[in-house]
Amino acid sequence: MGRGLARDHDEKRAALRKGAARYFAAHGFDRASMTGVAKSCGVSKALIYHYWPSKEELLFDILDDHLGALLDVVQGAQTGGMRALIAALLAAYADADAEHKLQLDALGVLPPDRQAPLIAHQRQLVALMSGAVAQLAPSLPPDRLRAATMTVFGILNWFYMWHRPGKGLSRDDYAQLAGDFVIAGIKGIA
Amino acid sequence: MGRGLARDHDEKRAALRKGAARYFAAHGFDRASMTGVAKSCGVSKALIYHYWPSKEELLFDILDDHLGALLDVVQGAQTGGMRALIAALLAAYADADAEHKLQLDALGVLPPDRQAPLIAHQRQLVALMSGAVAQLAPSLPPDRLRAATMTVFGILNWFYMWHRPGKGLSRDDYAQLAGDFVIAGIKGIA
DNA sequence: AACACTATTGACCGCATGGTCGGTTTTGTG
DNA sequence: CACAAAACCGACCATGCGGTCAATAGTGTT
Repeated sequence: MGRGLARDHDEKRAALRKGAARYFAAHGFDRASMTGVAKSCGVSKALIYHYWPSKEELLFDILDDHLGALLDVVQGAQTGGMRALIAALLAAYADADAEHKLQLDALGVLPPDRQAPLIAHQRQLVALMSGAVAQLAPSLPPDRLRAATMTVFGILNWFYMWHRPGKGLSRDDYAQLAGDFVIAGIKGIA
Repeated sequence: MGRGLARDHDEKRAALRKGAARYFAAHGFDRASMTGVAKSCGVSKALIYHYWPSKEELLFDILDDHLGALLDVVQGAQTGGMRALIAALLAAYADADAEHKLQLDALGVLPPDRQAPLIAHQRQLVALMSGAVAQLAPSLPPDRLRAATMTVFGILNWFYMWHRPGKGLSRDDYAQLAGDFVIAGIKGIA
C-alpha cells in the first residue's frame, strides 16, 4: 500500500484554512472566488479542492474550527464570572477577526444540515453567557434573561465592526469598559 | 413632446424597491439574482433595469432611502433623550428589517464613492447617539464616549439577529429593557 | 389623429465562477 | 528498487449571472 498523509498535512490544511478565512472575510464569502482564495494562498485552485470537496465545505470547516476553539476558551473562563467571560471572548476574537466576521455573515449560506452543528455550538456559547447573566440577576424571568443575554452578545459581536486596531481604546481597555457596562446594565434591569 | 412619467411612477418604484430589499435581505445581496428579484416582484428583469441602471444602484437607492428615513425619525426623537432615541430606532427598524439587515451586510459591496454618502448618514446617526450618551455621562473622555456610543449601537443593531416576532419580549418591551440596560450601563462606566 | 415618449417584455450575450480532469512530481512503504 | 497513493498543477467545462436589445403596448400632449 502507498504512502499515508504527509507529515505536515494538518498544518498545511490549517494554513490554507486560515488564508481562506481571511480572504473570505475581506471580500465577502460570495464575492470571493476560489481562484482568488488559491492565488492569495499561493497555491493552485485544484489543490484546495484536494483538501476540501467544495467551497461550502471549506466554509463549514472554517466555522466549525472557529466555534470549537471559541467554546474551549469560554468554557475555561466560565468560573470567573461575567468579567472573565467578556475578556475571554474579546481576546479570542483578536486572533480570529476574519473567522468571526465570517460566522456572522456567511453561516446562512450553508444548507440547513450543515448549519445545524454550528448553531448547536452557538447555543452552547449562549447558554454559558446566560449562566453568567443569571448569576448577576438571579430573579430575571426567562424572556428577560434571554433578552439580556443577547444584549451582551450584541455588544461583543459588534466590536469588530467599529474597532480599528491602534485607534481608540485597546481591546483590553474595551474589555474592561464592556465589563463595567454590562454588569451595571444587568443590575439596571434586575 | 411626449408624455412624462406615469402618475404612479414613484409608488411603483417604491414598491419595487421594497420588494427588492426583502428579496436581497432574504437571500443575501450577492446570492440574490436580478432574475430572482424580478420574479419575486412579479415583473420582468428588464423592467427593473428600466428603473435602475444596475444592481448596485438599486442597492444604493434602497440604503439611501432607508438611512434617510432613519435619520428623520431619530432627529425627531432627539430631544427626548436616550430612552426616546432607543425607542425610536427600534420602532423604525420594525418596518424595515430587510433594509436594516442589508445595510449591515451589503454596504461594503458598493464602490467607495457610493458608500460615502451613506456613511455620512451613518455618522450623523452616531453623532446623535453620541450626544445622548454624553448627556448621561458628561465627563467621559472622547475614546470612552465613542466606545460607549458604539456599545449602544451594538445592542440595537443586534436585535434583529435574535428577535423573532411573536416569540419572547415584544419590540416595545425590549425597547424598555434596552433603555434601562443602557442608562444603567453608562452610569456604570462614567 | 398623430406623435413622442414611457412601460413592459422575452430572447439574447459575454463573462466569471465553482468545479473537474488528466497528468506530473513527490514521498512514504514493502 | 518498485509501486501506490498523496501532493500538486494548467487547462478545461457547464452554468448562471448581470446586463442589453429590439420590439410591442399603452398613454398623456398637441
